[in-house]
Amino acid sequence: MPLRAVKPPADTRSRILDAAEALFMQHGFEGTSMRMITARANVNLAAVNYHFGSKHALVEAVFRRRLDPMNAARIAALDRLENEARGAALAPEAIIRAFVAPSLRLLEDAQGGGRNFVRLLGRAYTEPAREIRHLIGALYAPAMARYKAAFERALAHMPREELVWRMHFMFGTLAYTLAATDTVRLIAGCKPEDRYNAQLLEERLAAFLAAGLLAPLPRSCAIEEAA
Amino acid sequence: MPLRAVKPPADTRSRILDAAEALFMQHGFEGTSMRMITARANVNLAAVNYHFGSKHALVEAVFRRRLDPMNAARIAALDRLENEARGAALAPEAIIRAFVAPSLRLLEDAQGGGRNFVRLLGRAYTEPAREIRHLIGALYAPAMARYKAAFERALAHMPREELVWRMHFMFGTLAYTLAATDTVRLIAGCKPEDRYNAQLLEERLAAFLAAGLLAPLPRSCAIEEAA
DNA sequence: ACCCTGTTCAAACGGACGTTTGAAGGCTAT
DNA sequence: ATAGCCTTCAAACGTCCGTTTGAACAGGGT
Repeated sequence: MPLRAVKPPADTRSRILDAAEALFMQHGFEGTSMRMITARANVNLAAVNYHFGSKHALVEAVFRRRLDPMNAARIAALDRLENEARGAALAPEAIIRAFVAPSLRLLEDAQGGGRNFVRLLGRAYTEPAREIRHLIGALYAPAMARYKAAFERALAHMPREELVWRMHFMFGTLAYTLAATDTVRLIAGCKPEDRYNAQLLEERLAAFLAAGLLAPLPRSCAIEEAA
Repeated sequence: MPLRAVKPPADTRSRILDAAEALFMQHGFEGTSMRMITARANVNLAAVNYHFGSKHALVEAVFRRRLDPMNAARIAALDRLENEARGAALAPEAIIRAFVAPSLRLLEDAQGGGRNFVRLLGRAYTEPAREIRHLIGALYAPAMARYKAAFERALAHMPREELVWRMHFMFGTLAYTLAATDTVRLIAGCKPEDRYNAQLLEERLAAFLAAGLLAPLPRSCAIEEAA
């Protein structure tokens, strides 16, 4: 039975990925050095460049490892919804839940890296480094296109430009909710850390986002700009 | 008329602040070196440490310069609302607009640093560096307390915990809207850069946030966690 | 004329960074 | 055994970092 030799203690590559994920979340990309990563992963300093080629390629691998399955789950969920609907328009809130759920599911895995990752991800949308934003954008693009189309079909009456902005708002709310660790505590006053309840959070988010998405249109494009 | 000697070309301190603001926004805090800052500001490398003491103190000064007036404006706007209402409860949307407007106003100043700053600010909420998040939190605390109280009064029927989360969501939407430069373009497909129309953006944000804030409560705290 | 205070300057400090190198191990297949 | 490949390792590479230093320069008050 030599087959189970697949995972000795944990293969060097994934030990590096785990360590990098945790440290990126804690100190950011520029704030995390190769020496910190390799020390935490208990591997030699040169191992990162050997296995990944460069620090930047490691960053990319950290994102791909979890983001690709996550977006695949989003697309699968949308497929399922559309199949069940048999051509009928989808309920906006159902689309929202399909998009939000995969990221919240990662929040639940607690001590596993998923929780770290999802917070890291929430922060990545606003990264200063152009390369990283581009990477994130590229990884999101396919799922984003699908969801944009779904919303357009579900909200045929809404002006496209307004819809784009509302998707932007929804995206921001989600990203920020995932990334921010302190702010709820800041607003709430104290609230120690009862573990995130992902199910309840999904209810709250879905209610908030669905209402925002369906809000009455503002007195619109009329040029009232001239001060 | 020797009085106008007040601004020679621009005092060293504020040249540094301007350069740092622009570069922090472009490359982040860790990604911006003192040498980049002083080169752009056309001052000697040692000038930052002479005038501010350290790089971290410079970061703090960059934030304080604009954030203190901005939060003061928020509090003043709330004061005005409450005076006008003479004790009656405020409309939630009016509170939202009072909070949102001061940051959007900075978006309008275009080539001036305000636009840079507000995007920098949107990113700062999710900074990895603990010190910076604490700084931001401290600078926001007074305004935040006032607005929390105002929302509690305006929405007396809403459970406090739900309100805290909805404030969190609103805050995230605003922060993200300010910070994100590409995402709208990503969703929209192309949309080149017609200049941000801050007034229209305020309408859109206010409509979205007010609807989210007033959304029907989700089937609430019932423990449906056990999967 | 003098010193004093505030500011600018070129140069250097030690340390941390990402990456590269070449040798040493550990395997399996021959 | 031997050859080959994949992986690990300690050490060093050159570069850039934030900060410090001590001298030079300015201007006004006495």
